[in-house]
Amino acid sequence: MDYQLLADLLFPNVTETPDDVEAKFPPRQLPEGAKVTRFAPSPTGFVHFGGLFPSTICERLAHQSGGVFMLRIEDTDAKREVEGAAEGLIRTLAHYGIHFDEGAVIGEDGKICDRGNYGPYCQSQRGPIYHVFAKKLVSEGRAYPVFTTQEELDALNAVDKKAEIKAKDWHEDQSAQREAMRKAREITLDEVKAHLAAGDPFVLRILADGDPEKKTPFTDLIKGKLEIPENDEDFVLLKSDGIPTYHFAHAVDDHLMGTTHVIRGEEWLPSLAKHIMLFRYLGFRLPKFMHIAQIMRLDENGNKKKLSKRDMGANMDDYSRMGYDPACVCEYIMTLLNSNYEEWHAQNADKPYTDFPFNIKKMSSSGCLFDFDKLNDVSKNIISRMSAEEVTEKVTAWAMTYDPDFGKLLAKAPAFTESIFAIGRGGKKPRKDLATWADAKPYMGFFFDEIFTIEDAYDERFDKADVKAALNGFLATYDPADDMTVWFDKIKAIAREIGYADDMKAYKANPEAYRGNIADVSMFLRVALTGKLNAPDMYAVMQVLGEARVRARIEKMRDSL
RNA sequence: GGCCCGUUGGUCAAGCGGUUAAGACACCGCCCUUUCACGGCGGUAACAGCAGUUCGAUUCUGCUACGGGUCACCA
Repeated sequence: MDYQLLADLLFPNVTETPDDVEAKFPPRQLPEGAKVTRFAPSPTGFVHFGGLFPSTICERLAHQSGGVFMLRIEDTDAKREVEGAAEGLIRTLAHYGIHFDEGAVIGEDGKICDRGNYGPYCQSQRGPIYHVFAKKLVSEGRAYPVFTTQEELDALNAVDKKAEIKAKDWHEDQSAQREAMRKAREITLDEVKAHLAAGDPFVLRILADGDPEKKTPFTDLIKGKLEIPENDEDFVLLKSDGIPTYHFAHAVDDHLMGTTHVIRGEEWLPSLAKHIMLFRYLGFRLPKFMHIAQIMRLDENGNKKKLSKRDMGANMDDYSRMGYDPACVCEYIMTLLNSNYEEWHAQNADKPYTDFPFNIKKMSSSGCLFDFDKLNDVSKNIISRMSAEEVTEKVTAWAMTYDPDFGKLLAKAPAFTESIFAIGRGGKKPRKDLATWADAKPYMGFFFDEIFTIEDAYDERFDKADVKAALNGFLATYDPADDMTVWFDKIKAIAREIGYADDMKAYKANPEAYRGNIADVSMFLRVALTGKLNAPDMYAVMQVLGEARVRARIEKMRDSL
């Protein structure tokens, strides 16, 4: 077989040589130790947690080492592509602080375009480049065309299915598909010419020379030492539309773009043998690999499953809707990424997570379960350290899109809103009421007359006359100018007047001697003012509410009894 | 089923041949407290199993079990 002739037959329009292409992608001039990484999603939908996770690692590793972080769009499967997905991906990633040095970006016109010297960064636009290397492989006898159509393939599949040959038997060499594949290798030049003359489409398959009985030692930066069985599968390099498969595009692109570290999910481990073979055939130096463990979820049987789209907590856009601040999500990701992050953060509370010395060695090799409890805890801590001004701004912004009526209420009175969020904020032991912006409304919505309602009722064991007397007593002595001590002394006095204990210790020592206690009196006021049994510090609440609202709410409650 | 990866409390995890096997979240109790939230103190709870190497295995090796992944002209 004259491979050069075959190559010319298959790729008549390819005139460039691999060297010509290489010349356009010169080695990068970067400082020692700089890492070049890339996030390479296929534009088939939204960003999900399982995608944000590795992209954070790529970003950290590149930027921490003074390297380059790229975005490559793997749009090689037109069938699965979703309109506008790439743009959405970029926006969502940016929302989570993932910014790229080069790659696909959103241009002024809102469309995807390139930034950087190693593009194009959308694989669909790199066709000619792949073909140069495909031609090279053919000319060296390491790849061959297969003219079997999809229909014929489906038919073979049906034959196997009928013969009950399952995937497990596939390697037993009994299947019709396997048989056909073996024959396809023996195609002659004349047959190729005939097919080409007839305009038949073909796929390009690699001619695998591996022996799966032989293992190649391989070191993965996360998994450690591995044994990879050699690849013996003639996998597809170019699909019949001339577009490369992931495997081929990965090898060509990561080599040309100068990727030093390939970071991807561990579901790629089984095809690593193919990639090693491709890099060898192509004469490319193998980059370093990090196969990271998948984020898991619990299925209905209590088993761990890979967190995939559709799962609760998968779609990053859902986090926005739920009101999670991106900073909190990033922080949570850091705690999952590096187990020593929390310790570092405790000592460097005011520093951004980008200051943390991220370390590959501290990464777990097994998949972890997504934990909302932990996310919420991380969120509460972060939000508790924000200023009232920042919280006001963020809650308002969130509500404007997800709860517009409430948002408008907040936007109408920003100073009032800020004074609400200032309650219990600042200081050494700040309140931790909010894990999400959506938590704000149930927490402090009662401040607004427009949505204030009485949610909790008084316990029936209390005499309505007592409640009424307490409320009236308060109204009679209330002075918003009182400091907290004077204010509380007045409430104590009211308690005494209606026969309630004004001192909890005395009450606990002898509960039968009283009809109630100071806590009960406080509760009478609290329900009248906030509509709830639980609320932030009542003195602060009254200060923020202002005298008019305080009196109006208490009077209204009194009159309703 | 073949191949590959993994397995320390409910969850995330320290540990890298000798430890009372950290810490965080969750849960429970107590304290603080006019409620809640915060904070403080304390508690329940783990090395998947079996062999082997070793004076000694959570740590090294092998097997088993369990879990995960993968086996496309998808990535």
